[in-house]
Amino acid sequence: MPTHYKGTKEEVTVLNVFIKLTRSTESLFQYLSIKLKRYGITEAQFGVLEMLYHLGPLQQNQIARKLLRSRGNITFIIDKLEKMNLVKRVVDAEDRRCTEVYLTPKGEALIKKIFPMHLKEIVSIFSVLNSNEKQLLEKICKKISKRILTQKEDKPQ
Amino acid sequence: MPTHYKGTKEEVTVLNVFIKLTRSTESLFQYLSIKLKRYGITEAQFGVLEMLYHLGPLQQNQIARKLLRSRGNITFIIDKLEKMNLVKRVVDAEDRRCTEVYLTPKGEALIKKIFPMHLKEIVSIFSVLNSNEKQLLEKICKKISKRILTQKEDKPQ
DNA sequence: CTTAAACAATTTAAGTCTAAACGATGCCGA
DNA sequence: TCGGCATCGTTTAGACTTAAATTGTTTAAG
Repeated sequence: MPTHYKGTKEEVTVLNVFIKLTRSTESLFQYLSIKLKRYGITEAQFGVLEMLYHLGPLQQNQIARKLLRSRGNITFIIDKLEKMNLVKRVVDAEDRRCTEVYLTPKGEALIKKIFPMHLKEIVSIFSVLNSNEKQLLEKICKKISKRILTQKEDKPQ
Repeated sequence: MPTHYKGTKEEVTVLNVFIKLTRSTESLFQYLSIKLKRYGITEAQFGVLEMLYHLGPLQQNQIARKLLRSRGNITFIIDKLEKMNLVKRVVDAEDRRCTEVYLTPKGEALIKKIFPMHLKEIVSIFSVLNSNEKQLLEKICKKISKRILTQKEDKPQ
């Protein structure tokens, strides 16, 4: 369902790409989120567990920066994970303002089990792309990310 | 920041593409959402106004389907827009279960003003892509959307 | 020292979203 | 015609998110 907007050729093209990108990523994330719900966790919770699993213990502010979420939100997510005994908080002895977040054995067991299944879903979806397309998509995404950063710097706030 | 996951080459490749896609689209939507906030509306509200502007009056359930949102959420969004006098609800005389949503003159004036500015932001971001890349991105997104649909049908719920 | 500024995490208030249940309406076969 | 089923919009409860204010800690300047 392309746009009905009448503008320059360039505008119409961009708008169509943008709409396709929006639709496809939204349905992708909705789809994956439904799959994760089976295991009793949300996408955000999975994101934290996966990060701790592959990068090791992290401070909350590091997690916030990496996941593009507010610190308040990370507090909320870690609260939930801690209640489920999947992670534990340890106050940093060096700098008592910071808390390090660790996977518990239960948390590690869970992410160890879930991650491969989740990855399988993603691989299955991306299997419609040939290796050239995957490579190009990665390149395009990098360009867009970079562009947004410079755009932000140009006219901040 | 690529993944630290050790798996097959295929898995590592897909995971990297997926991460890049996630990061870039999230920062894209966050960026655009901040821009819209200047005009006192949210992305979701903009989506409804833009849809009505380009497609004409629509029923709430049509809007829900097109925007991939729940019907309850559309009720919520239309409530807000109606309070701001940007849209009005009219019960369908043919089928009194349905309500048609119309832009008010004020709503039309607003979207008429905002849309070109918003489009300019999007065009500016996508200007880092050459026309071949834009074309490819659109093709790739279509493929992914289609893949998700068939995936859903295969193992529903 | 002491105090001000910077920073980490938490709390709070407000907003947005979904799923599920509900009431009203329309459709259709018996 | 009537009774059951489907569909529409709304309501509700609960989850998630951010921004801003708050608390506690560190750092650095006087």
